[in-house]
Formats: sequence, C-alpha cells, structure tokens
Amino acid sequence: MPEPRRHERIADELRRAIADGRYPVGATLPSEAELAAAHGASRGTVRQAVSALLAEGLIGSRQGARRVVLSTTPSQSFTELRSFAQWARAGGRSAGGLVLSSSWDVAHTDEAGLLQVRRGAPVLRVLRLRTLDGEPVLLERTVYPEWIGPAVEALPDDCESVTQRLYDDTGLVFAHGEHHIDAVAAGTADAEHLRLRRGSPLLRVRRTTTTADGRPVETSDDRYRPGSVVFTVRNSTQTNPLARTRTAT
Amino acid sequence: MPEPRRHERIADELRRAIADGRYPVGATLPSEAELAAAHGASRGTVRQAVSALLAEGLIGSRQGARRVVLSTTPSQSFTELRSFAQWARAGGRSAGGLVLSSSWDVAHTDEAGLLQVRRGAPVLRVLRLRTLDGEPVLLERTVYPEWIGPAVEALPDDCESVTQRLYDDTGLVFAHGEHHIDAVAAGTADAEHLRLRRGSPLLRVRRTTTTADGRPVETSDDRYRPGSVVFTVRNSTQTNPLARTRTAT
DNA sequence: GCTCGCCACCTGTATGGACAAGCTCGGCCC
DNA sequence: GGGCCGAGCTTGTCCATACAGGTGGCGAGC
Repeated sequence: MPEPRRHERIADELRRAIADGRYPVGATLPSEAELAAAHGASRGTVRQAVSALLAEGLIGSRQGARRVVLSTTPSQSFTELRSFAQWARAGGRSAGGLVLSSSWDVAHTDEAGLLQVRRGAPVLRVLRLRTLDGEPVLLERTVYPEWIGPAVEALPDDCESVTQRLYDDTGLVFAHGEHHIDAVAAGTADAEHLRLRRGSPLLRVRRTTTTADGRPVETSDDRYRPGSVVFTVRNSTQTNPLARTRTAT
Repeated sequence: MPEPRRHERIADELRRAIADGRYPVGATLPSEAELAAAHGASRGTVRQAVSALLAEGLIGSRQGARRVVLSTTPSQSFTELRSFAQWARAGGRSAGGLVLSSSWDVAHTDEAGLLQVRRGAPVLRVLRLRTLDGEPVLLERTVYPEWIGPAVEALPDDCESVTQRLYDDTGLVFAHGEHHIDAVAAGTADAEHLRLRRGSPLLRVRRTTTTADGRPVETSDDRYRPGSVVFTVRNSTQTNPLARTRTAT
C-alpha cells in the first residue's frame, strides 16, 4: 500500500505534515536521528528524503542547525514544465489544444543548430493555440525535425497533450528541456489568436526539448497571455525548482 | 589546494571534462565503479558528485543505463538568483546601482502578508535603478520591513551589491527566495528610467527573500528591460535549475 | 549582569557492503 | 535473417558506522 521506496514514503509524510500546518513556516523539523527512529529507517535514507524537500525549496538546511521550514506551498515542478496539459490537470483545470496550421518547411539557421540538423533540412512547423478552461492563454510555434514530424502530423488537431500522445504512440520520452524566458510585444498573429491588442506585452518562452539521450525532439517559441500564467521560481542556497502557476483571480 | 570536500572535487573534475568537450552532448560518462576507482573514493561519494551534475541539468540518469551528457554549458545557478551584482560579476560584466528614491511608508495589505508584518506597519520603500555595463536594464521597487530598514538606509546610494553589503554590515544572509515571473507593459516611470516607450513589454519578477530561518527580509517588484536579460531554465526528469542569462549580442 | 568558553547535539562527509531493478548486447533458436 | 532471451553490467535503494565541523545553550567566571 505505501510506496515501495522508503525514502519517498518519508518525504511524502514530511510534505504532508508541512502542508497540513503541523510544521508552519519557521518551525524546525525533527533531527535526522529522530526521523530515522520514527520511521525505522537509517539516517542515510532519511537524508535522501529531506534532500528531496530541500531541492523543492520547502526547507532550508545548515550544518549544525536543525532544518527549518521555508515554505508550505509545494511546487511539484518535476514534470510540470514538460507538458502544458499535465500541468493543467495537476492544478484541476482543463487544458485544450488546437492546431491552427501545420506544414513542412526547411530549417532556418538557428533552428538547425537547436535541432542538430543541417541547415535546409526538412522540418515540420506547427502553430498551436492552447486554452485553459476554455480561454486562450498560449500560442505555440513549434518546429520538429524530420524523424519525429510524421508522428506529430498523425495526431488529431485538437490533441490535448502532445507529450502524452507521442509517448503512447511511439514510446518517446521528453526527458530534458532548456527554456529561455523573456518579454516581447504581441505581433499581429499573436494579438488575433490571444484576443488582445497588438503591442501588448507577452511572456515568451523559447524552449528546446530532448530525449533522455540528448537528441532534440522539438524547439518552440511559446507566447503566454499575461495575467493567466506566472512562472514561479523558488531558490535556496543550493537549489532552484521552478513551476508554472495560475494567477490568483 | 584542491577543495577539501572530495565529492566536490570529483564533481568539478567532471564539469571541467564536460565543458572541455571530453564528454560531448550524447556521450556516456564512466560508471560509478570506474569513477570511484579513478578517484580512490567510495561509490557513495561518487554518487554525491554526479547527483550535483544531475541537479544542474548537465547529465541525465536512468536506472540500469550509463549517465548521458545532456548539455555542455553549465548554469551555476546556486547563488546567481540571489544577487544581481554577484551574477553580473560572475559573467565578467560590471553592475551598477543607483537609489532613485527611498522613504518610509506604511505596509499595504499584500505587502504585509509577504513580509509577515501587520497591515499599516512601517516599511521602507526603495526605488533602485540597476545598470549593466553602464546601461539601465532593471528597475527595482523594493519594500523592507522595519527591522532591517535602517541598515538599508545606511547604505550608500550607489551601492553595487546590496546583498553583499548587508552581509558585511549585519551578517544577514539571503538564504531563500520566491520569484514570480510574468510580463507587463511599461508605465510612465518605467519608461523614463529604462529609456523606452510607455507600453513597451517588460519582464517583471516579483520576489520575496527570507533569511535561513524563514524571516522575510524584502519583497520587490523588479522590471527588466527586454533584450538585456533572459531567464534560463533547464529541467530534466528530476530537476530544474534556473539561471539569469545575458542575451547574445 | 554580562561575557566567554565549553559541551552536547546536529548536520555534512565518507566508507563499505548488500540487494533490487533496469538496461545492453551477444548468442541462440526458429 | 530476424526475433527472443538471458547473463552481466549499471544504477537505485538501504543499512551501519565513523569522524569532522558548525550551532546553540548552559554555566562558570569576571
């Protein structure tokens, strides 16, 4: 019934205790020895558990002092950045998708570099509008290399989660991604599809995703409508998890 | 001469090897057993070293398969998000700062929550312009609670690194931060100081910083001039380090 | 009453051993 | 030739132990 891995079980128990308010912000956690005794585990296993919370930014840790609760709101950023749909579902919201256009083209110079293909190699360009609870919030301009393009074309136009479908269909795993975040003014197409005025500020995320062995799968220019999605970063002395967050209404 | 901690020594060695191209993207790293033998360390120590690279997004790891290089460009994001000045210096650029205004006020409702003080409690508001290589790139609107305000006021107007000075003067450590990133249009003041037109898109980072024991030190609304700074996130199956990056010129 | 120093406690680092689970690749069988 | 399978390698998990170094609080001494 409980998870198979002991350290995850302990980590979950601590996460729950923090979320429940048993350890409010500023409180100190039990020592490793106490936790080990309470869970019938060794200190090494307990350390594995608390290091997970440390990486999530929930707690702070200094040598010699007991660990301190820094935040009570978890940001389960592990899989969140990988898929818009998975992130939306985790937050209890419904994600929609709609392919506006899809066509084969040749790789531009910068795209060739990002996708590790020759300049002029065939690539599939897809323009996709993403919605959250029915509202358009994100316009994706994605470029796929030749080897994966056909599988993408085979997807239905209103596919909810591309990541999930590609995994189901081809076993492909999006294991690694690099994201560059900045702000740009909305162009004509952006304004039209996201229903705002030209020149409005947009949050732009340029990202490239690769498989577990480092092969690029896609590169994309994503533009978020402001006020709908916020990126959250939590950084402690050692770590910086990141999550996408819905703005408070 | 080498670092005292063995696992850091091994991690540095691997980082260097990856940066030098000895392990290009897609290459596999030696097994834990081989690394342990090569460095005369135990497997546990080697695991500690590679887990650091994993957290930095440099390598990927799956049970049963050898570790794979995912990226060759390190993002030493540890301390980077903590201080604008420290980040700039790490990149070989010169950071400047200038206090435009500084005055005591009462805490607004949302600020009171972020700083964990009563509504209406006295707070210090500081408007600060940051420059990179002489160019204005960032406008900070920072709010400090009463207990730290005087120390901030005592700083020189053109203080380069507030974080560093506060540490030197009071021993205060900024241990933990939460950042919310979105895009907004430039207001009148933003446009004037950052030298662009009103309505131009700006990258906004709202952040709250706390000490190691969770006490809020400051909350701030930072607006970055686009084209000057990009936030970079790297996320693997397990981890997402984040870094601030200068745009290529 | 204040400070300084000592000491128990706690976390960081490192070792070594054991087993489980997953991947790779070569060889075998069809 | 092609597909299946298993042996060996590799990483994940867990344990017990030891010592170093930082923290924090108590008490002695001024």
